Amino acid sequence: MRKIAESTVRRLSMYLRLLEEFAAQGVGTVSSEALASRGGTTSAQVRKDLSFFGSFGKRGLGYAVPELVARLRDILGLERSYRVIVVGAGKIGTALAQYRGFSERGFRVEAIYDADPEKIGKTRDGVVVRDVRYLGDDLAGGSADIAILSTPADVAQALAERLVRGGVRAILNFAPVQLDLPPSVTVKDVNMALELETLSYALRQERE
Amino acid sequence: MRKIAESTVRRLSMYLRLLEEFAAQGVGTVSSEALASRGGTTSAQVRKDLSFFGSFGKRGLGYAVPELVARLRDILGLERSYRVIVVGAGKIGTALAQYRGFSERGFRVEAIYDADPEKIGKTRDGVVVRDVRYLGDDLAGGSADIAILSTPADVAQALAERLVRGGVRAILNFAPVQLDLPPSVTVKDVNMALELETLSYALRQERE
DNA sequence: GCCACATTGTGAAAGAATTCACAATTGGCC
DNA sequence: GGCCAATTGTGAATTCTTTCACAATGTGGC
Repeated sequence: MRKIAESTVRRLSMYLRLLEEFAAQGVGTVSSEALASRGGTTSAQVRKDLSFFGSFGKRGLGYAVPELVARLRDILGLERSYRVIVVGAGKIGTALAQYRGFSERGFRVEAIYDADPEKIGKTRDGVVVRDVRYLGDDLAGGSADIAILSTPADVAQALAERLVRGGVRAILNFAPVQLDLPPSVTVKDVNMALELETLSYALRQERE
Repeated sequence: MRKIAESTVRRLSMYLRLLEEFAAQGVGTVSSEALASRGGTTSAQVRKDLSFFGSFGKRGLGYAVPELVARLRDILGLERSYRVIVVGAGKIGTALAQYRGFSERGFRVEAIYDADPEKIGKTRDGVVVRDVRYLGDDLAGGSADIAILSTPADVAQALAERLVRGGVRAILNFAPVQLDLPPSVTVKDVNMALELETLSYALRQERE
């Protein structure tokens, strides 16, 4: 499979969400133009994105919604569920651990880790907060697939290395630090302050 | 000013964070290569990004850290502070309202709004949760600059329109829905499930 | 069966972003 | 003061992404 751009993958994920909405409304067929206008892109973009993976539509008619949902779920790797652990039981980590949007899509949060003795042992929405010292040791039945790293920046690198040694292969990194890990590990950085700064930049532009 | 790519703005924001780290360590001068290696990009990219706004470096030497910090803060519009309101006092909204990374950068959360009578009137880290019915009416001393929209998808569009009528000019949108607003409003979408799905895609690729 | 219409799939073109590569400087050393 | 080493700033080249535009279908009606 040739390399697919991240922007393309992000749009596929968006198309999937839109298609599920269409499906819930009982719509059986959808055109690239309908997907595009709902998703804020162009019909050519939709068709090009899908064409990297095959031809799923019918000319003159559009795409069969349930079929395309299934194909996209397969392409995105969502036909299976994923074991997720959250490292850092702060406000953000806790909120994410309980976020229903994850479980709805097959991302199962199986453990939360923290270093604070006050938090260890307490339950967060049915998931116990474990001592970060045992990170990697005590995941019953093997490792998690994905870790959500929501710790202070200064401990993020060391914890990320522990995660990787423990078998985690993908990390959603909320710590504002560039993680240095083997290229076999996929890291996706999320930085809320940076997002606000792009807004600040836009407002700044308006002013002049 | 010619149009600057969003990717460039995001990198500028990252450079600023790195430069502040350098400054805190007492480093007075930094090369594009040093910034690049810490930030996971290339020195040519750093220089090109900065060159859109002027030439701030000294050949043979690099960039004066405090000076470049000041320039980047100015470029990104961070020399002033911003009034922020959070709409939706769920887990994510509440966590963001209290996130220290915002206040540290001059984003001041001044109000939280929710529709739940259970939440209205309660205090979250010094900020009272207000009734969303009064959104737009009761911000003393004028409107907020930026809104963080962390509500369910089905009410997001209507609330966004209220925000815009109330004078908000930028929205950080956590609701998984494409907002349809006048182009004068800057919207930045954040979708955690989508981020996990890009990781899922990457893991899926590994498997074949 | 055939026509009119809608819509896909996709090469080619255009546009945007990144990387290359090197002349132009600057500072430091002797 | 002159030379060496380091590093910027930036056009040109390259690579990547999006858009265009149209031939190639399918569908539904009659």
